[in-house]
Amino acid sequence: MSKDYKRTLITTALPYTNGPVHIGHLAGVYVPADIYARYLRLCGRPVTLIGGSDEHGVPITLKARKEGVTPQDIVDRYHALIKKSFEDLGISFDIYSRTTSAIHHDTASEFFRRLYDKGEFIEKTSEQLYDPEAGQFLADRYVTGECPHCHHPAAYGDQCEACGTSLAATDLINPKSTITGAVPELRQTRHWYLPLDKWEPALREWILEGHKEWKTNVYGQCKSWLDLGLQPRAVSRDLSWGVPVPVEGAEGKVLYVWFDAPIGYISNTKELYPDSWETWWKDPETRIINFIGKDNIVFHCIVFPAMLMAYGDNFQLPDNVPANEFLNLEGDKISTSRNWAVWLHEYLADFPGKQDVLRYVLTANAPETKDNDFTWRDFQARNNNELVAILGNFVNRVVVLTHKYYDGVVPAAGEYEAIDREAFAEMAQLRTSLTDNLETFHFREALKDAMSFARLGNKYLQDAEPWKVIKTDPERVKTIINVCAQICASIAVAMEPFMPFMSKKLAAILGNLTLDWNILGSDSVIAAGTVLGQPELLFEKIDDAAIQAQTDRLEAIKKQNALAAFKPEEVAPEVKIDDFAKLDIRVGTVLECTAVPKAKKLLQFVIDDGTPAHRTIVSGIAEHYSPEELVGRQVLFIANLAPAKIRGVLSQGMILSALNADGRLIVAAPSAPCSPGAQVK
RNA sequence: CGCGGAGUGGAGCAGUGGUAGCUCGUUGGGCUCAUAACCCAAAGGUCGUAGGUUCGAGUCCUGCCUCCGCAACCA
Repeated sequence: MSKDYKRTLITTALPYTNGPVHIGHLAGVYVPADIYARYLRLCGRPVTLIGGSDEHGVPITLKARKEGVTPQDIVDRYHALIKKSFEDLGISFDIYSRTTSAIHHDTASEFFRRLYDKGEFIEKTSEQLYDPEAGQFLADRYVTGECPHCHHPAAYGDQCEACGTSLAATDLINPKSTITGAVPELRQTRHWYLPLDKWEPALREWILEGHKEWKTNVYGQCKSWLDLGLQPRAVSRDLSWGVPVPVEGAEGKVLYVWFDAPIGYISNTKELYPDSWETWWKDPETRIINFIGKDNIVFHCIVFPAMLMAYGDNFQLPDNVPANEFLNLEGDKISTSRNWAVWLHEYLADFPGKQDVLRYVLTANAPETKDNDFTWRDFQARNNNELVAILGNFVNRVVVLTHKYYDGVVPAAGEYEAIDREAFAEMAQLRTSLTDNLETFHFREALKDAMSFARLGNKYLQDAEPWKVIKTDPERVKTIINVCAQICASIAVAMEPFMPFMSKKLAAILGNLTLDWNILGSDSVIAAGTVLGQPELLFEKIDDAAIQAQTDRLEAIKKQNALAAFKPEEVAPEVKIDDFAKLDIRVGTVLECTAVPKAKKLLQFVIDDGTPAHRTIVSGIAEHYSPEELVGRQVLFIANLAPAKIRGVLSQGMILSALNADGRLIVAAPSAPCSPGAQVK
């Protein structure tokens, strides 16, 4: 930190191209990285922001197989979608490339080959399960079978979820491939391993001694790994999709994705700067920052640095790895496979022109120290109560006043009074705090500081009361409006990293203001005499209907997931026919149905059971049926159940319902009308 | 006992030994330039839980509970 770097290389975790990008990716990696890059640019410091798609690995081949297309089709589709949606959100990548590019294949091959030639790898032959139908070796997770310990029938190759034991896939009884269902066979295979243990002392020194300033989650996880002792890790896989292992006799083997993907940062830099890329990786005066999510900490802090050390040739290690925690959605964790996400491309379509709102909400609620929750209500509240009410409204007040009093020309300031000097003093403090927070990756706090310019502006305007002063001291109002214009101009600068679209619009209103961090908060950000554009709303309210549409969509997905995940309960222990015969099940017709007072779940029925007396039954289905809709319908009930008092009502029997996968109770009924009292046999 | 992170007013988050803070929401008042926006004030917390260390604990130590991640190719 104290070191004076000449340039900053920022990398962002490469999104895996088996699906679109969602708000979790954005909040964790891309929005903070973009904020940081934009801030450095505003300061006039050289910076490169690197991004790209991670396009290799088993899941992509499986998805391709499932859809009957090639892996290339899959990655082409998602790479295009992801790249476009990043652009539309204003993520200012200097390059967004892909690991299927020729330059990456060359770079990754060369990287491997050099380590191979230097003797940095260990070669090991092992036995692995092979799926003869799919024609590929199986990762442990893709094998199921019976657990050798608890004999649970559906243990995974790596762990039995029933008893929690860690397993080796080869221990499973009756193993099956989850890809094709085939019985896997054991085959010998040879792979290369990077001995991480060799680099342990160097990593220990570098992280534990040299980077105590890293975030606690990052530092803690690294320390734990180092203390446990590092093991060699395989860097190759038996697979056809990926970067081929560039060694004679390694046909059918590719680089393991975690080895290949981080090299993508290097390849993409190379693609961007064919001549000068080495300056960005090998000059000690380059500062490298890796933005990632918490699941990637080990790869970026242990494995990739070990690779770079093994390679040598002055490759610089990252100076910081600001990893964020995860963002949840409406209380549940985001999941691509369960479609539980807000997809960026869908958001952009549903909320056109509102990129900054999403950027704002994701930053204000960024999971910097712990997992956080995204809710649509919060999204709406932050837009309406903060962006519209505080920021947009302040700017609008100032622009309207300037037009009203001075035909839109920013007046020159006269002598400053105490209130004016205080405003500038506060802005100077805000600027310091904001800059500090940005430098230390505290973007949530930083955004709060940036918003405080608008808060300060509202308060200043309220206290200065130009609409009153104009009647008594018109000269003084010129100074007030000038100060307000300065505050607006500072907002345009301070907010640019967070909300570039708004900032651009605001700068245009302010007479095409040039944004420069160095004059942020001063009394000369905007020159007197500048002609302002027409007042234009920077943000507009988001109404309940738009939010409702989103929550309805999520609700529908949740139901769908519950249905898809449904597994019937295990069948109860066997009974004899006599046991069944003890139950007297009958058909009845609902004559009356009312809600039981003060009970949420209970409905009270009067049932025609074929006897003149009829019978009263209480049933816990009020959350699934309204009383009216059941009147006149036939139901099945247990007629000889011992009567019981429920909420003060004597219930003479029990109405039978099916418990559906989505949690609904569905009343059972005969398939055609029956006489009340008919027995069910 | 696998490892790491997290649990703080109604909601979302700061706070790592010294008077519990911020934003939003709520309530009351004020203003009227402004998108019913803005400003002021108030209410609201036994800081997951049980012990311990200390003159003093949200903060340090130990046990337990809950959530998340890694190990195990979703940030």
